[in-house]
Amino acid sequence: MRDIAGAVGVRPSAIYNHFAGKQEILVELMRETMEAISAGLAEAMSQDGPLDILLEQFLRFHIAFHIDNPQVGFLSYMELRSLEEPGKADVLAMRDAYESKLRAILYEGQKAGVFQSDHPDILARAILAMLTGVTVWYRPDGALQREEVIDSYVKAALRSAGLKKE
Amino acid sequence: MRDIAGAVGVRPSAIYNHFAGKQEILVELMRETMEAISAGLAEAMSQDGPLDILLEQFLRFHIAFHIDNPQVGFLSYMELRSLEEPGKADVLAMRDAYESKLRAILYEGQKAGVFQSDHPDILARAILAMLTGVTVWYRPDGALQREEVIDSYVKAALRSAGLKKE
DNA sequence: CAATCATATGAACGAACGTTCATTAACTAC
DNA sequence: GTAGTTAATGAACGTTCGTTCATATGATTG
Repeated sequence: MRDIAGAVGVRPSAIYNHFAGKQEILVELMRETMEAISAGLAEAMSQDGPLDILLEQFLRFHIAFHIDNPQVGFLSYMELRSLEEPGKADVLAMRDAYESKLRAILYEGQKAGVFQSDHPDILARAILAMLTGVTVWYRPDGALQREEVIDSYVKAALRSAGLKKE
Repeated sequence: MRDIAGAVGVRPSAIYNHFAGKQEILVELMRETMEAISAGLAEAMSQDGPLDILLEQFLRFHIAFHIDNPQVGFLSYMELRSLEEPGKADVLAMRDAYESKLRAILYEGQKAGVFQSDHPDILARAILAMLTGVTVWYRPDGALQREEVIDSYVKAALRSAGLKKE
């Protein structure tokens, strides 16, 4: 709390005029993050279209979001164990809703024979972990260009779904 | 420290007869983990062989290790930021040595035309994140069998490397 | 047997933590 | 201009944390 106050340029006690406590800050931060990523996804994806296009849109958005918001992305994935009830259930539900979009695409794609995977559920988690993992090493001032990193990850993820590329 | 002491059935002060402090415990734990995973890998992989076989051996070992040692696996990946010098450099070097094995396979495979990936370095990180991510959801008493989880991840990772399966 | 060593203990320490609260200052509304 | 709301402050609180240390106990060694 003292660090947060310092970063905002305020004394620790002032925080309690805006938040009930530390947990509420974390919950609100993660809720807003989940809302942002869900809204971003809705905007990035066309409503219908070929499943391979939909998949690529999802993947491209997800990795771009995590490249551009590494802190919150990392936080949402790793700091879930610090979340307490109430609030934890909400955030988990939002994350599940988000991930279910990917699961649905993979499931449909498998049924249509466009993708191949024995377990779409596992594949969804595997792909998400793969993409989200970019936050642990990517730095904007690093050697690799943002776009080539995104492309590499999207390609790898598409291949992992067994996409038959033309 | 009090938790650790309690788990071992000892008072906190007794710990300091064996370790200089909290940091030393963490460093030693991670060092031993890295030694175990490196030794395990060496045992699991044949010295030579077709690159696709080597890759599969690496992948199968890595995911199996993390399924069977979820705590340390998760720790080694997520708690690196809590590591301080001295010791951090050592652990990082050991992890890099481990990961370089995968990088080497991917690089050779790309040169030989067995795999396809624009950036073997990125792909290595992507695959490792994907496999290591199993620790955040897999539970032995869950619905999914250990073996089918391993197989699914290995297949997905092999496909992500663009392996031309016969 | 005496001396040394290894290990465990309870008490205590200073620091850091999240939080509370009375007080003060600034802006808003009537 | 006065009353009421909003937000910031410093001081203090009770905990928890990692750590220290004098002391006790048991095993090992000469």
